[in-house]
Amino acid sequence: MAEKRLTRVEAKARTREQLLDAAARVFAAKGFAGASVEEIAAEAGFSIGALYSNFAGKEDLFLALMSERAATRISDTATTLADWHDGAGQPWRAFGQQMAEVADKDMDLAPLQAEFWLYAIRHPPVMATFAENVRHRLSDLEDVIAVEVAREDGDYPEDLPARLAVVVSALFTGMVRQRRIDPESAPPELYGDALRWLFRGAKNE
Amino acid sequence: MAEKRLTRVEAKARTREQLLDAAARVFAAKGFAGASVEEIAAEAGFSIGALYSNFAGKEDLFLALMSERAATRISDTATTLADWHDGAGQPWRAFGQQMAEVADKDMDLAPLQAEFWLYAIRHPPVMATFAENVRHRLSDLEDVIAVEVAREDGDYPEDLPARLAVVVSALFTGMVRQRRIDPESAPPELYGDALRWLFRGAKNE
DNA sequence: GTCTATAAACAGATAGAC
DNA sequence: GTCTATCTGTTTATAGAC
Repeated sequence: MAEKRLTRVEAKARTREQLLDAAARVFAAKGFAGASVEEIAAEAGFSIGALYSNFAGKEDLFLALMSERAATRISDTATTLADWHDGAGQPWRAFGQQMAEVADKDMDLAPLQAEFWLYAIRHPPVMATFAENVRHRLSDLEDVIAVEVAREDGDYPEDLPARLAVVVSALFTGMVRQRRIDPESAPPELYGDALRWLFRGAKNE
Repeated sequence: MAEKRLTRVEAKARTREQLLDAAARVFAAKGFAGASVEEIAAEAGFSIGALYSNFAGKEDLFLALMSERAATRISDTATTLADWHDGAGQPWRAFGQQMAEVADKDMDLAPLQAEFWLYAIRHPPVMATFAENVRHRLSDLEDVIAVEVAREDGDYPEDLPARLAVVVSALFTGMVRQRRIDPESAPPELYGDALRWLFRGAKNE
């Protein structure tokens, strides 16, 4: 791959991104309070000075990570969702499998989001923007669910997709958590089975 | 209430309990790495010395809290579960309501358990005992679910209650999390509705 | 823009008094 | 058994060199 000559602003932007990558890894591994700016800078291959030249401090770096990267992951997930129900036979099974695979592939994501959640609980003003992020993700999920629900069941309460989106999201979060505690108790098929039960049970009630 | 004269060992045990209570509050509020032993001791009304006389250090205090208090909460929950399905009309609704109420009542519990989970992920040997705790809770839940499933449906796969227990537990954890982000999106009724969908959908499949 | 060196504050843990 | 005083290492953040 050809190395490109970078302008001054591009170089700085690249440093910033590398620091954010490193921060994601270190915050996931050590937590917000447990991570040190020195370790993050070193993980990125820079010194403390470079970090402070790009961010106001540890808190600013963490918050930048929360708003910039959490959002990215979320739209990835949304794309995955949109793809899924092409499969003819067992849509839930395939969907559940994908959910589990995504979680297994990026092992940093769940601890990092737990850190975000804890930080937001402890800093109420931050929770407002965090909640807005989550509402966006739930809205994407709701759209996908609305299509699926309408497909099999012409008549349903108008708020059912929104409510199902919350439940599916909560279920997914909890399953990922449980899979880290005891993988055998939360096999990939169980994700799909749970979804199938949920949608079957919500139908025509 | 009459003050009782305490023996030496009773006094020490009392100090220990007060330190554990304080630790639960401070660890929930600040996290493991963010909390200081000085603040925990002060919150309990003691000095640093008293803390070190009862625990080997911050880590030991945290682990004691994890094994002693997490277990207590769990058996409380199990008792709550056992009570629930006496109500004739809407068992799921009542159960969901109770789940939400318990979570709302003790606001420290969810952040503290998140701290335990993160700590266990970062200290694999600890995860083994944490997982054992969780398996116990799931086993209790499974027993309750098995009774309920058998009530309506004579013939079901033998592993269904165990699988449902994992799903219900994951759902509950995720809903509590979501309720802290955006309470309106996770009203108490939704807990019960989700359970009803789940059990309806798992029936006779 | 990034690096090195350093300042200033703080934390976990210990020692000895009571 | 608990408290006060202190030691030691680490942390965030800054200042000035390049």
